[in-house]
Amino acid sequence: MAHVTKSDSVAPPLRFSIDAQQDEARAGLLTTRRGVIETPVFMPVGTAGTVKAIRFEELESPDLDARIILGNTYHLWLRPGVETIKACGGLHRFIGWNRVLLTDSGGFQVWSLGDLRKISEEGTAFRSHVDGSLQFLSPEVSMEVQAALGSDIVMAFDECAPGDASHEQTERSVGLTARWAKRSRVAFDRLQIEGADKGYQVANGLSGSQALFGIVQGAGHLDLRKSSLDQNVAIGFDGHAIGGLSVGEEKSTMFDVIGDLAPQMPKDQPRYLMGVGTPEDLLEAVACGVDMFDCVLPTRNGRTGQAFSSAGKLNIKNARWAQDTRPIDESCHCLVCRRHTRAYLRHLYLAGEMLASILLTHHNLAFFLDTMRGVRQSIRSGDFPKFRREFTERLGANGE
RNA sequence: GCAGGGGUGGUCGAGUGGUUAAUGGCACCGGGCUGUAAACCCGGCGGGUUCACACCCUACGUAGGUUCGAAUCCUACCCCCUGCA
Repeated sequence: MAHVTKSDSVAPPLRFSIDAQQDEARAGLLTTRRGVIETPVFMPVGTAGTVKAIRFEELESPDLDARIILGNTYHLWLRPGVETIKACGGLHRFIGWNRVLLTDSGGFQVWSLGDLRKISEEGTAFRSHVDGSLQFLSPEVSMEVQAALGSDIVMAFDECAPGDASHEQTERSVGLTARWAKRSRVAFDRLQIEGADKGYQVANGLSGSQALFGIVQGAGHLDLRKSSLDQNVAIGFDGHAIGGLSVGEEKSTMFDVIGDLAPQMPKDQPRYLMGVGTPEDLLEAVACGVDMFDCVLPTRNGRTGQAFSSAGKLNIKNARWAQDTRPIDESCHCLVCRRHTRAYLRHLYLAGEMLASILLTHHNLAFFLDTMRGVRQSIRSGDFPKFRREFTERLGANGE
């Protein structure tokens, strides 16, 4: 008798439950085939198969305890290429990370690569930033690559309109994104049936297949945002992302969109705000009901000399820290703050030592992840507004 | 001692009569960074006054000189490098 029962075949790729809610803010559990993630969650960005300047052991360590990280379709597709990653057993095995992976679709590169790309209905032609060769990425290609990568959460291939896009321009872009979303869904489902997913793993009572998230676009136009959301909900996804923010628009526009859109998104599915943001941004978005975040700020800024702290941002390059024996953040318990002074970190940075990047990245990630721990705890205990208020008040302290 | 080369702003190094406060690099100082073309990018960098436009000082080893004008030419001196004694 066939082993696959009806209940097996309808087992979902993901499960999401909300354990606590305070106003719009939610604390929940996202169960994936590779692990359980407490939300709201911050996901460090690991574009090219590495969260830059930090080892996987440290990401897994109690000091950071990152449950999920990102990878990028566009970058990994260009280098090392799909064949290599397939041959090495998928992205998890290739990079040596057994926890949850989410891959971005390459859609963001459609926007960020500017002159190096050309968009058509079919997809996007890219001039590779690696070797200048012409490459073509489409919803189908993106889904194929992400299946080969075997990430646990796959993002639909979208097009991000510029932050200040007009209504007409945005409407076109949202239309294209919707058609690409549908094609992503179709290609994704076919690939799952074909077994193309290199990360397939049955666990936690789930189907074992990848999950697919749709992306809402629409720039700063609330009506188009809503229409984009409706179209994605109609197509059906395992989670919904808000894309196209923090791409040059006013911050007030960003929060108008989040505040309006997030509460309208399906309540029983994870809501993911892509590419955001600063610690303050995260708290505000959580207050609007967002569950997942990713951002390059902690890692990139770590490499460029900026440390985040509970007392505000701190530029480690500044001469004022030359002989300062305090840690970056006096109320941080991360390994870097327990061991090293601002004076030493500044010295490392000015000397061009790679350890500066490593230590600042570690601290920044610790700060972001720890902040989210505090957020989750405060939502569960019903103290989120207080947590947020106190957190925000302390951020001014460095502005001496 | 003789011959040759050379002494430029924190540093290395361009510049050999006319927008030269003096190209560049580095160092230094400051800023930026939001689904990573990013261990990157941008700005400042002799001193003083000014919100600013602007103005005034001081500067190319030292001291003189030539010239309308000198980092650039001449003289003397000091110092460094190379070769020969």
